[in-house]
Amino acid sequence: MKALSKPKRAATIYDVARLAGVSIATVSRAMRGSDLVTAETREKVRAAAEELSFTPSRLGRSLAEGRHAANGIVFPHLVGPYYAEVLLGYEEAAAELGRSVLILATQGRTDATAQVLELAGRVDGMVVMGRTVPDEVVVELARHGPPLVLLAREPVGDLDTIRSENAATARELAAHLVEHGYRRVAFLGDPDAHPDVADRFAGLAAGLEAAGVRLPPAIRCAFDVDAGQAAAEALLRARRRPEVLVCANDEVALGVHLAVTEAGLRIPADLAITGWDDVMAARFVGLTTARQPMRELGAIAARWLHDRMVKPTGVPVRRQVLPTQLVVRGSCGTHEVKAGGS
Amino acid sequence: MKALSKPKRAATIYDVARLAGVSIATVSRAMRGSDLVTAETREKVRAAAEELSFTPSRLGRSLAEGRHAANGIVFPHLVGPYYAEVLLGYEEAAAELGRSVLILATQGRTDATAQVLELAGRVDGMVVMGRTVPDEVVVELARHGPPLVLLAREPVGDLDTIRSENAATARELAAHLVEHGYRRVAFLGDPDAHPDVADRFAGLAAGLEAAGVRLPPAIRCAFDVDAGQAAAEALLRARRRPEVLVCANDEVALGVHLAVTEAGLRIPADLAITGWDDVMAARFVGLTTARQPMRELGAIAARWLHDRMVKPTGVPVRRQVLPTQLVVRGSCGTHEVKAGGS
DNA sequence: CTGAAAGCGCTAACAG
DNA sequence: CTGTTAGCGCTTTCAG
Repeated sequence: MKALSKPKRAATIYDVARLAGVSIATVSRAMRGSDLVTAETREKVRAAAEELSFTPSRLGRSLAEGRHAANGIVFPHLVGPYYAEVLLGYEEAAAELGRSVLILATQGRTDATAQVLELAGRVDGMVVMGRTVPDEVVVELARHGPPLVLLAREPVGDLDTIRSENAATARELAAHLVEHGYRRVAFLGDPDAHPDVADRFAGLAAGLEAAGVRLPPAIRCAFDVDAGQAAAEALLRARRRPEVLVCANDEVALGVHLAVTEAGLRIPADLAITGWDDVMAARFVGLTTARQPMRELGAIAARWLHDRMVKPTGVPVRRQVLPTQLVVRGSCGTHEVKAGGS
Repeated sequence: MKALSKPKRAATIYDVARLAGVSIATVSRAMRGSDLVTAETREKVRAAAEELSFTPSRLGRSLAEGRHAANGIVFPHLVGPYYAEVLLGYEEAAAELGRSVLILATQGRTDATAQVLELAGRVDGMVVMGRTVPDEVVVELARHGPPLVLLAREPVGDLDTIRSENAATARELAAHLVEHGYRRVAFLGDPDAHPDVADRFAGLAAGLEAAGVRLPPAIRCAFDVDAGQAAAEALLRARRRPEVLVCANDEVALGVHLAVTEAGLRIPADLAITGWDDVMAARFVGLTTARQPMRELGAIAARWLHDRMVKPTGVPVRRQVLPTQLVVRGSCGTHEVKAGGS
């Protein structure tokens, strides 16, 4: 528990210059390995810097260079594996490009816009996810802020946008469910809460309709296990329950799983369910779901952003929709041949 | 796809001052709601700022104020629910305190130290987790860098340190396993990789020893499902396998679960297992584990850090070990009364 | 209440 | 190769 004493004030480039007997310009050059400095001078400077344990001020440097060397990313929430994975991909790619990462979770805070604007002032570029801020703010940001990349949301203006596929896979899921013979299908989740969910709902409805099955309005529900569980409990008390419940994501589906199991019913016999995301728990409960490349979403966003920052102009608008893979397990019904799974 | 035109250069305080016909000092005051400005002047400034869509430069301001208004946090990795939860708690608390957060995952990168130092230059305070950087670096940082809080690692010097309990709960687990009648216990995970794991291993060993059971050396294994699965597959091929496998965390345990199940064996009959962290999947596979307050770890770290930044001196050294709760489910053996679980 | 001016710490011309 | 000198954009005395 030895005390760690602090010096009164951090050394500046002036202190080093004085101690080394050179000008601040030389110190600046030496510190950044410019080759316009003699080996001898460089060594003098190094020694002085060492002596004073000098670390260049990031603020001074950034102000002079006119750049932050940092990227931002705006999440709606941070709960659950989805965001963690996206962040992982983003951080990794950004770090490789030598940039620091600032993170913001709006969490439905009322001052989300202000926070995002604040973030915009701290970075050279940022990615904005889902429904974190209204479109107007995105437009405003695009006009006056640093380069932007949109992630998991509808494009706005001519901004680069990276998403993963939803509708087509949802149709595929619909077809699969119809093949199982289900006619009473319900969707659990809030399409208004997230663009991805809206697409899943729409795709499911379209797919079912193509088979002559009508999808009733979505049963609204938040994005977590508890919400799914509560919603399912209510549903199980109803007279006429659906045969299969398509959930907005895995966490909701897992909540349903809990409710069904605790009610002494079986999946898929009494109620079939499907999720979305293929989180770790999904494979363990045999949940039919869809796997999207979450890490890659983050990584691509980071790289695109980098391109925009390096060459703010000239790069054509980029839009990409990464493919999503349906993962069929046991929760949606019994299959002759055990498909997918690991 | 309307083009969003950018102005050549962002407006500065000088532009606003000129347009409003006042000095930059007045603009500065007006922008920050100082009461040394007439309502009339304030309005003139507001209008000019609006007109130019002026946003004060964070860099200029920070340099002048001598502070970043940002916090950092250093993670070893970002994979898995544990880090996501800690981050969640941290971000939330930091945001409430009006601070931006910078995140860094060292991921075993070779330049981890350099990255951490770089981060230190961008924040007014930061938390350092687990084995991200060597102790010397922590000491160096404590001496010359911004305020520090240590999270999930051994204390260093007189730095505030927040952790969760490991050893005592591991002893408790040991006692429970002994009660089940197990004598052949093995530990799967690398105690050298993380202070928490070292404590769990030590606690388990101590607890077993107290009951006259000897714990063999840990079976080293990385922290993820795949590593756990691979290790378990090897173990299952061995002549004489343990009765119970205590895993460093849930992900490793889930990997073991997979291996055991795929080998056609049953848990706990053929091999009992336990994990640590109580991740979402754990409850679904009935994994006996230990629950630690991950979000709270992050939140407390953020708050302590804030105290240090506000009052760099005078606050006594704080050390806290948050309690961990053993969650007994079915994977460690059969219980008369179904305990815990949700 | 408002303005002038001195920094904050560093980079980058521009001269030598 | 090295030093001088402007800034970068804002806050903050210090005068008025």
